[in-house]
Amino acid sequence: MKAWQEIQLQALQTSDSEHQLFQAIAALGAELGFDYCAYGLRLALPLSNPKIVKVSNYPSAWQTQYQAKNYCAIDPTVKHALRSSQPILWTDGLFASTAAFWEEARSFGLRYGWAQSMRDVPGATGMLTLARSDEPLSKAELADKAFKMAWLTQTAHMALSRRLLPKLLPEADTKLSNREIAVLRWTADGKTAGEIADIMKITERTVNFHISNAAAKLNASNKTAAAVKAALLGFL
Amino acid sequence: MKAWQEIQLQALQTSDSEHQLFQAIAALGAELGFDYCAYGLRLALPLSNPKIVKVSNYPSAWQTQYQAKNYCAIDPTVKHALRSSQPILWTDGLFASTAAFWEEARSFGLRYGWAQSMRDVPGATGMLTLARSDEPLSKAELADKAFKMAWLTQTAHMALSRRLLPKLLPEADTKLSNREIAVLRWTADGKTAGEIADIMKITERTVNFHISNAAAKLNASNKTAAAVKAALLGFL
DNA sequence: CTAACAACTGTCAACATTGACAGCATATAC
DNA sequence: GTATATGCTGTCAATGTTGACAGTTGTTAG
Repeated sequence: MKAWQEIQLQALQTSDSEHQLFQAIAALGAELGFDYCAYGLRLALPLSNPKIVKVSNYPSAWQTQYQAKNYCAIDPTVKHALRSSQPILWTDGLFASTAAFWEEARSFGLRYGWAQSMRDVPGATGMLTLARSDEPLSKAELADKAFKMAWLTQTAHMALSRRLLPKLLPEADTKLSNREIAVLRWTADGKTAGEIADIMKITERTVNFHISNAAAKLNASNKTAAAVKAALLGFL
Repeated sequence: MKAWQEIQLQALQTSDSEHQLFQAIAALGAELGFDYCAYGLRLALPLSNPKIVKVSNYPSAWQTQYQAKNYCAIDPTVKHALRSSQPILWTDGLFASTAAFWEEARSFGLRYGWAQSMRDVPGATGMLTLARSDEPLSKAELADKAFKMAWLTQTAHMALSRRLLPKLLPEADTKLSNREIAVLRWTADGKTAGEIADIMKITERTVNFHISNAAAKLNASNKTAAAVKAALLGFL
């Protein structure tokens, strides 16, 4: 099983398309005994309409359905993943309030599953799901594989989010100057331009100058949006 | 090793003091072959002066030194942890620019170490360090233990941050109403009160009313601070 | 029933922000 | 030497925010 890790790690580091990367991760999932593997990445931004990308080897009819009916919005595993990094098992209890969705998933062979989420940059949550049709997931199997699944979640998220993030959110790649960062930090803590001017011993005019430069770089329409974006992207 | 997991998980779930929790985690670290274990939690808030808590079984003289000289600010492992969840090994290269710090740590027996970080709520980063005095960390050992260490990082962070967070940041426990959340979301995206009023078909006055209520709950001095805090605490 | 809460609305004055104009100093990279 | 980036400063008018006042309506839990 050491070979598993070594060989696949190479694939993760060398492959440059998301598709190849995902294949490598799905292969690791398969070795753990899961036919299906899905990775979803949700960026917090824009807050009023967060961006989501999904990659999976689910039956394509189910992928289509899931997308069309916007199941993302009701999927209890997604809901859980956004709140906690605790792994979660597909159980009847979990899907109690979304029976139709659960039935439909099962009809596509998605019966026994496990999922875990994780974050890197503050505003990006990744979720890895491993599933299969046949064998229920016993407690013993879970205990046995928990370590590897935790590792796989981390590895998958780090590898995939690194490629997907700049694509989805070009602002994630911009660089703020030191002054811009300092001014945004104080702004994010609720200081007015006047107060920041006193703190930093510069003119109020200069404070506003830095703020508006930062906002331009971040594609933010005002200083509130700039502060939130910078904070969620980990610039502060 | 299954016993390891089961027995200790119980400890993690039942013990209610951070101290007990940390003991359980340190015990798991010891079983992995590390004499020393340290957990640090950094809240992004307040942004201009982030809060940090440390728990460790390091020699107490070193803990005192580290605190007194504010080594947190220069420690390269901390710097790495804040940017990436990738595990990191203590190497000469890593400490190249902080030789004095590295020497001092080694003089306390902290010679071979490994660290990994992780986030849950967007604004909280936890870092687990495992270290020892004697045996260098070989590649083979790392490959062998990578899974368990990844799992331990996750487990430690989830258990410890859950207790530490509300203590450090009481706002993390408040509840915002649906309207407050909706208004803050649009605010965080850079909409003005007037625009939000149009979007939500309510008066500008009402928008400002919700914003100021939310700001009061979050202990924020204006809407920018409220939006940032709410975003970093995962309320949006 | 009643208390508590969420949601909603009004006015007005002080204060803060944004955007558009224009310019200078310093350091680093080619 | 020159381009580029960063940091700094100025003015002014339009627009937005905040705080302090005071009140209505509807829902929910005890």
